[in-house]
Amino acid sequence: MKTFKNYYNSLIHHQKYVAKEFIFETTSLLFVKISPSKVNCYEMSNWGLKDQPMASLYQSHFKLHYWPYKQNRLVRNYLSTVGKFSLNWSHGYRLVTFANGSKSVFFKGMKITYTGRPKRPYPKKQVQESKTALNELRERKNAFQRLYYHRAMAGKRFEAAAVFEDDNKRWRTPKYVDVSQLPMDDVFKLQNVSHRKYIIDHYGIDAILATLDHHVIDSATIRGNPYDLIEVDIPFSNWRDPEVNQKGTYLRMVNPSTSEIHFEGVPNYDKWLARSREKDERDETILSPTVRAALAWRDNETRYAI
DNA sequence: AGGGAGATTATGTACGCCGA
DNA sequence: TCGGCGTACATAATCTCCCT
Repeated sequence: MKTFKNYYNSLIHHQKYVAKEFIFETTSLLFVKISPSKVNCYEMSNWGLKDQPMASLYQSHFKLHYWPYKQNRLVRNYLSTVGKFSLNWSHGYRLVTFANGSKSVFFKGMKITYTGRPKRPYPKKQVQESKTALNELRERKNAFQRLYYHRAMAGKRFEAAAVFEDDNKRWRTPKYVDVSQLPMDDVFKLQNVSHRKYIIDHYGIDAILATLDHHVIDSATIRGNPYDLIEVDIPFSNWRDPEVNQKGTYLRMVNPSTSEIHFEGVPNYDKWLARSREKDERDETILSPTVRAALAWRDNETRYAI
């Protein structure tokens, strides 16, 4: 397999104008000399030649003009072997990983050396974009690590507070749990739902939610029963900005027969999703920030019918 | 149209650093 | 000295999309 530099040299230094690299029976790259010192590289398939070059080759580097069509694996494999850099998506970012391990977001016309390193300087805008993207990915990872840490610690506290029936069983059910040993907010840290339930039963969901910042968005009385729609700041969420806690919307209601207070989680109100015409997007939100809309969502309706 | 390989994401372990 | 955190490295789960 010849490298970009091989093709560049063979065309520039000889009386040749075109060369073809065969990648797969339906895919090739066509190298065309368009000036005494510049070679364009086009993607070629059964459907013909792309009208825009994928890359332009120069003496010391090449420019990458677009993110290979449909993340074309064969082309990307070729680029990673021959170009010594790789292209990959991560959480919505198009990232280029260079031979020296550094990364940058992709941008049209980025210069890369034949050894697979960035030919700097890159435009300030893209440098900043890369910084932001890489930082977000790092923080996302760190947030998950914090989650695992606190989850494990809460798990240990639970184990210590619990007395188990039979330690040989794969699924151990606690015989007794001294919940008073457990801090209330472990309810947000324990992964096991049935373990969380001990804390909820002990403290009561009302008391737990009362410790959190929350406010009533809407109230309504339906058939004599009072309902509140409340928005709660969820702690320990792995939201990007620790100053901005994630919100959770709950319907608070009173069970008419037992007069127990009951909470039911509903999706947060999202204006944009609510306007969507796609059903599954509309399912991700309540259609308005009201008790009735929340009840309608629960009943899988668009309007609440008593 | 479906299978499956490769790509991406989720989940985790190990370990060292840092400040109280 | 230790709780808490960040990073590197590893593996499992899930998704995408190419190719037959």
